[in-house]
Amino acid sequence: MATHGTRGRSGGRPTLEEVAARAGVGRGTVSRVINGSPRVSDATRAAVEAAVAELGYVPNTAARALAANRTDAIALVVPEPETRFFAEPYFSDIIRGVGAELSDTEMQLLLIFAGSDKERRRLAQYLAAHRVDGVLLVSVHADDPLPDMLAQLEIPAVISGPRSAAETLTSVDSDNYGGARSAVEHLVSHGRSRIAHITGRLDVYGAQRRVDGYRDALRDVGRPADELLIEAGDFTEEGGVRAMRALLARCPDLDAVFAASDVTAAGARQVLREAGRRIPDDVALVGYDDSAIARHMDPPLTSVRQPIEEMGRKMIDLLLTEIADRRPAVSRGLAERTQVVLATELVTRASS
Amino acid sequence: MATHGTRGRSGGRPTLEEVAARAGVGRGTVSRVINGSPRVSDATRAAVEAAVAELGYVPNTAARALAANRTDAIALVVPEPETRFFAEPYFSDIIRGVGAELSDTEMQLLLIFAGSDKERRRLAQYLAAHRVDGVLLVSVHADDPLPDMLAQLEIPAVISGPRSAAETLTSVDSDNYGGARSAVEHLVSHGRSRIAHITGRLDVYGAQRRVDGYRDALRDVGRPADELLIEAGDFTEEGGVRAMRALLARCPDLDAVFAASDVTAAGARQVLREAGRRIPDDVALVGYDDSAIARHMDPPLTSVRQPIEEMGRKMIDLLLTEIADRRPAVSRGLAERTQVVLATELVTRASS
DNA sequence: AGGTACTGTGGGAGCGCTCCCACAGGTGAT
DNA sequence: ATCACCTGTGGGAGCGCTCCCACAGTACCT
Repeated sequence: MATHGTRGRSGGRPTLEEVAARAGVGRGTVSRVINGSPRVSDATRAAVEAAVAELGYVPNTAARALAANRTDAIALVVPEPETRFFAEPYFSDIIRGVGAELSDTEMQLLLIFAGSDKERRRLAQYLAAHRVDGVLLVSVHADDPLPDMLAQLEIPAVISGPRSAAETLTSVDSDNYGGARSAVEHLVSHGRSRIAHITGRLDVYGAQRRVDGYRDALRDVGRPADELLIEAGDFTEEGGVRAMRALLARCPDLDAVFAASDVTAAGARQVLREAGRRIPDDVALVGYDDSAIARHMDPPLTSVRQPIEEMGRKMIDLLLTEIADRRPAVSRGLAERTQVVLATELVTRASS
Repeated sequence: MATHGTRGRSGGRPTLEEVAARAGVGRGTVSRVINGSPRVSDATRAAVEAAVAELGYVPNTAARALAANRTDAIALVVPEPETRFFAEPYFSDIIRGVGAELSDTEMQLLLIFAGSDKERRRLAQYLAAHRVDGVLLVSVHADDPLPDMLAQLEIPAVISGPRSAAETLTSVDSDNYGGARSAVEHLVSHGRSRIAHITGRLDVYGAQRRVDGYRDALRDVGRPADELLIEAGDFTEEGGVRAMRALLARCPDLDAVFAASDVTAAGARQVLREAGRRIPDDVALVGYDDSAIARHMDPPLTSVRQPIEEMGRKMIDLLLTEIADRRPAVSRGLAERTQVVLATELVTRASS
């Protein structure tokens, strides 16, 4: 009958109360020390810290989360199947930046895939349960309901790659327009005149911006884009293969291809090879992302580098701020939204 | 004065208590329904489910974790820098298997990198805080203290790639020995006689087993391994480059190379090319992992395929079992340990 | 009739924290 | 001396669950 209350006490992880007893202070004081409150005398602080060390005390996260109504965790939501996550180096760089920026924080990073419908339903439940303090959204399509759901739940969120020019969430992006321009300008300056473009998924805002950059660069040198030279891809290698086949059939005289991703360029390269076109002699090729694939391709691929790691860092930076000064969503208007755009860089190699 | 107790009630997520009131039952009954206990009458269950739906009730995980002393989360610990995680397709396949097996579970998967010392210290804290119910360990080196720490904390764990033949943790592995044998037997049967081996990191048990398989396969055809033909690598591309250079300098007459990973083979290929050796005409090349790199290499690379996704599934399977029948570690002896080994398959391509 | 044994249910106690009120003791102005 | 106002500190109450005891009700034996 008396054993009732001791449930789970078996292993014996020390509690705040025990630390307090050991240090000869009250529970509240230990809590203040643990959480770095300045309202503690130096002597008391030292005593508590000693007790913590002796007992090997580690705060119970669940209890803290329950009492303080926060989780000390943020989620990186990837609305794609795992396959794409690993196939595209983009994600690996984002993770690196995010990890670096998070490393001197108590925040835990969760990686959540939401590619399938089933996974998305789970995610919705997850977010509704407020299991994270904030969300990092990457690679979101224009019609994705996720951002709105986050807004409704009043969960702080930062999106990489805004859904449109009118994105309401705090966003971080690289200069897709400028990146595409620099690629095309590079090809033009190397004497190419029939420059094709294999786009990314056009429901991704960044892909649209790259098309805009492509168009404007050509227009600005007095050679408006030939629509026949634009073919929709989807960022994948297979998409590159399909698009390149279509382009070659339609415009056999093309002498350059600007692909919206390196893997797409890899697909294009394969088709060009099969068609007997030499790179760069017959057709120059430029990719996007400057991934490992670009460096290892034969010939090495000219590509637009995005400062992705830096984007990851910036996203965390903004998210943590947003979590810290969390306030009623009502008080924040469009005027106050934050949109960060980082510059790209063209890395030239043998393919162009 | 009276507002004191209402802290945090602002947003108004419904609680168990509110669901109970709405359904006209007690708190305990709602809890039973939520947790799928069979000891509830059908009528009551229906009433509670209706109330849950109407209120949009989602259980508070922190409260549950605190009360029940479990977290419903497991961690996949990667004791490597992020770079390697993304560079090696091994991890992506493990994740896929793990994710698939976890998808009809309430368990949440956390991905934790512990490449640097700093990250490892954080991880130790993390595990000490019992923030996960179980741990999946991949790519662990022989001298890693992590597994022992887990054992001491009595946290259920499954390791992929046992540290040694005497591994005490539950483990899942592919047949490294058999995989290496099949690669070498293939090369022998295609008339190669001077077969070199670039090993993986030899502090990884699987890498040792591959060397064993290589040695035994040669011995069994009456041609014991020439130690000069064995060069240590580290699973990386740079390691492959270094090792291949050394081998070429030492044994210019080699006519085949078996590399312990596809990326290592890629490094070797590069050196062989530079040295003017044709693949497979002059030197046959076989890799390990059957990754995308193998398929895209020029020429396509013969490689040993491991059922990695299946390994991921199996690991989760074992881990969930272990969590479910968690019992004092004392009661479990060596005799009871589980070691699963899955078969490999040689995928032959143009490089051999 | 009484006993035994189930099934289903309500609700107290407790998980380990944070928050905040209360208050002791010091300091300086009036 | 009195008041106001600091700084540090202790500890009650409460976060939203799960666990388990208690007990009513029913069923089936003796």
